[in-house]
Amino acid sequence: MALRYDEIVRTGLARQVADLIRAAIMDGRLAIDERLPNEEELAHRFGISRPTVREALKVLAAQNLIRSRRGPAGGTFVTRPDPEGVAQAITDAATLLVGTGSFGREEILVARIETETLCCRLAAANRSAADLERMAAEIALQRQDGLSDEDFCASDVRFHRAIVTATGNGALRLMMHAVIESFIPVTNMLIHRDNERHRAADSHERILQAIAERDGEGAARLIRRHLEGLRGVLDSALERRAAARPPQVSEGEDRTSSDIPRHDDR
Amino acid sequence: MALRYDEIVRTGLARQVADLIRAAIMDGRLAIDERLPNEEELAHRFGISRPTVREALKVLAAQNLIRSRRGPAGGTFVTRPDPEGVAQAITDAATLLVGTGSFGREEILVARIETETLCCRLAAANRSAADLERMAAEIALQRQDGLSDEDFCASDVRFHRAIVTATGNGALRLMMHAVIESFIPVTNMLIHRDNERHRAADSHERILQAIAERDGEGAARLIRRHLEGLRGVLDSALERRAAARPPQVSEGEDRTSSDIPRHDDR
DNA sequence: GACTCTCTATTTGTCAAACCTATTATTGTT
DNA sequence: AACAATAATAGGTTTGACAAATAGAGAGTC
Repeated sequence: MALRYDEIVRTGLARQVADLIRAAIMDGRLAIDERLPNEEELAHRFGISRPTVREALKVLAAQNLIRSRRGPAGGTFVTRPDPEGVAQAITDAATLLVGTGSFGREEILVARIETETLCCRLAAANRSAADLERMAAEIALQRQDGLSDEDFCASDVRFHRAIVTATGNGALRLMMHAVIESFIPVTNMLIHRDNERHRAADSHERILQAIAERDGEGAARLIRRHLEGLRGVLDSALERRAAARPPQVSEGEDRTSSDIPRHDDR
Repeated sequence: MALRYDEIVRTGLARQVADLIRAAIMDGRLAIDERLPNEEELAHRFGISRPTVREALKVLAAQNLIRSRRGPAGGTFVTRPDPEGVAQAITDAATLLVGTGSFGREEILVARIETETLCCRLAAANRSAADLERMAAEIALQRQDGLSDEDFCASDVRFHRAIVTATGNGALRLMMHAVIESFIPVTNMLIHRDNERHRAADSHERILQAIAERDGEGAARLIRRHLEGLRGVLDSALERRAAARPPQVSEGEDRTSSDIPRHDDR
């Protein structure tokens, strides 16, 4: 008999338990909204302690696979995965990637241009009246004076999201969520200083018009031009910025003392 | 002085701690590869106990934000987010959504058609010789006789992934990962019964040819036809299936006893 | 002197047993 | 019948301890 030397497990118990339960959920052995045994029972069944079970459950809860409630009739339940939550998680992850500079500006810009162009075509074909209203409302907001940079950027995000929603395709929307939420801020942070805003709002207006008229090709052409216009502005803005302040390393002030918030000492 | 009545916190301590640390990582107050204080120290600083700190850290570890090592020079470190890991997480989440029927067949199919068409155009423009080789290798594999359904499907996935990779756009690749990995299996499970395979391989061959010749429009047209052909096959397959076995509710056998694997009782 | 081995200190991983707190079903009272 | 007190349940947290892994220092050997 061949003795296998790879049987011993080096991963943590909590990790293993989490993986087991996740697998059970993923392939349907645990149905949606099904109640898992309580923590003590789980600990006993797996032959581990309750804190370890809890670590495992926390991991799964962090991935939105389960939820817990206290009290009788409480317990741990398998959650129905909702597109919104998943989209949010994807966005967070993508934002982090973008933040660390995993992608180049050009990559992000090309991805935006191509995917949003596509969405415009589909949106023109499938948009509802409500979609048009939502987009028009954002444009009106963007035309207001005295809007803060953050508010303008947020409205911009919502406008582009509205286009995606107007495609009427949930699967596409899930993917695009990440693009819109995490790619736009990067491209927009430096832009819209002052009167770039009006040009952006005008572009949005024309795009809306084309989508309203069910002119998919026109809308696609317009948003492509809109985003490619961004590229020029972005490049020059970055150059200006680089010239203005030479490479600096963020001068960590009192980092070690303030990086973790301090509670009272009980 | 206005007393605020919404100050009391109803969320768990572990959750709060996780959120605080995540926020610190996200906006850069905790640098990549920086070492956090050890668990005891964290517990003391936050004014909570170590198991609670550990639950919080597990949550963050589940999101690939931190990693932990034992021993001296060990501890908890902020991880550099890697696109591969994020892509995998996105894929898992998307797979779950698809599995629960959150999206319709038509939605998924349209999303695939549109996004992959786009990728073909970009791939034709940017593909390298290595990309072409990878695609050719998969086609050769798909032409082999005696390939299992799983193996054929896996090769199909790799082929479509190769197209995405050939775009040379990492950001786009991240998004498409979810589409390819989680949308393809759904559309393919029922297909490729017997000799559909040859038609698929032929389609792949023509697409490769077009991409090799830098004919973006041609490649786009071909993959669109390829995927739209799938729609017909899929619809008829599903109808056949529905007719063959009437609505059944999966006859849970001994679910309650086997849903959670049982360890020995120590 | 250079190398290898062992030992130790540090840090995460796991455990046990208790207590706290939120939630709900039940019971009792009006 | 409606409402309020109460008990039971199950997750949330704490305390304190021990186990396991590992980097690095120090002892021993060639």
